[in-house]
Amino acid sequence: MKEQLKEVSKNCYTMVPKGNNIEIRVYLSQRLFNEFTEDESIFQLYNASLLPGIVSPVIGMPDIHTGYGLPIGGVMAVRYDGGVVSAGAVGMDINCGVRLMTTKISTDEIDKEIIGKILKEIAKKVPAGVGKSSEIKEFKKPDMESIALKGAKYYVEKGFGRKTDLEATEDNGCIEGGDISAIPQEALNRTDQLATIGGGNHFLEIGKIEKIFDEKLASEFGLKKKHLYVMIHTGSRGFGHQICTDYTNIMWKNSDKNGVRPPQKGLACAPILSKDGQNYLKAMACAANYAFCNRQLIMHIAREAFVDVLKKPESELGLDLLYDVAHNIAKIEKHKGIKLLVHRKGATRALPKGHPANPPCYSETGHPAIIPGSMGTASYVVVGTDKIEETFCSVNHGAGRSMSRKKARSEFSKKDFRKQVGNVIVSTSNIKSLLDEAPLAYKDIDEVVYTLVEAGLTKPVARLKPLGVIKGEGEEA
DNA sequence: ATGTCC
Repeated sequence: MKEQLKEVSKNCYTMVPKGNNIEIRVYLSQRLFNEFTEDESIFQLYNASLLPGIVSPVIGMPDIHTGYGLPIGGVMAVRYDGGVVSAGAVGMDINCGVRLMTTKISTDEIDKEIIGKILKEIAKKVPAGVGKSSEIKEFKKPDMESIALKGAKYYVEKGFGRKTDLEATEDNGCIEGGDISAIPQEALNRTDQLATIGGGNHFLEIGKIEKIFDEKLASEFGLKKKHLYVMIHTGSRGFGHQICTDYTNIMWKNSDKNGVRPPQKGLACAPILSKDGQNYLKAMACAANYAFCNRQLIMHIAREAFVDVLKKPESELGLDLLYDVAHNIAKIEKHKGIKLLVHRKGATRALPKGHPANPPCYSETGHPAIIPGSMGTASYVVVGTDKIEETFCSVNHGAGRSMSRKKARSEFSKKDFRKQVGNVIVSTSNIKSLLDEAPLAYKDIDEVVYTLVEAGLTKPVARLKPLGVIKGEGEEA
């Protein structure tokens, strides 16, 4: 399908399939287009365009790659009235997202050994890796009703954080409408993973702010060159995964009853206003709020570790939450004057300045969109420009894989891995289990970020360079 | 991404 894509403006490729007025659009630089082999992902965008109530265009971000149903790096907007919601188009890891903390700690006053110590201290309390559950009793059997209704606020009120953290979290850390009666039993059995990182590309990272692109925005965000930052990338763990699995099954089974015919199971869906649709949104809100709590708790534990190791009060260290933003979620939003449900799967919301849904502290700047790169390379903070409405206010969510996990594991040796991550401290000695996370298994983060910058959609604020990272062990073979 | 096939 790649041959059918035509570049209509800088880095913006589109096609409008016959018999369907919905535009398929993907943002790629010249280099990313030349290297593009993910034909299947374009076909997935096309399949999504066939669903009822879709609003043109269906969009692929520069980090697009084939997923289950909708590709990762996909944006699918649907009319709230008459449209459908698809669990697969939100993704398995509901409210997978990133939070970024700034600090008052300059890298001049800290050495590698200290960073290793802090990471070790955090790792003692925050398990990482597939299947890991919390070892802290309080988090093993959480009050799901409170989490569903209050989100991150529930734990902030219990002392795990500051009130100001909520103002710096998307939707104040709470998606409304959470209702535990909509959670299937199987998922209710998987709520013991709060304060855990998980596997795959999830991580906790300490790094330094390497480069500032926009002095004014950076200073408003409190991003100072050479200062340390802490980034947390994780989601709703097995809980969200189970909700996606269960509702995909429910929606698929009830396709005829609900009068929808998704082209494949990964796009199983139900009318937004149907019982199945509403129940999914209630359960999705619960998983999203669980993920906000997960990142809130990990952040709190990280703050404690900094205080313990550096023996300074928290106020002296900063450790302020810059922002927490989801990149796997469906949200009710108004675009072009229409009430829509915007599915972002591996895509980050980036509201421009002046947008009413911005948190008050970012109304004059637009909120920071946090784009994590692969381990060992770099991450970015960007903001959406006044053109960002073109993508329903969405940007990419990371570098995007350039190689399957399987291929990366067969391609790279432990030595290759060490070389690729360079000086970055890695929490585990089991490097073999991290080969699929090697930097070269991902696209070039600079290229991916600049694709949208050149398209006029984003403005880079800062480039962040990792110094040390906690990663969960994955598969070895 | 994921108790990577209860």
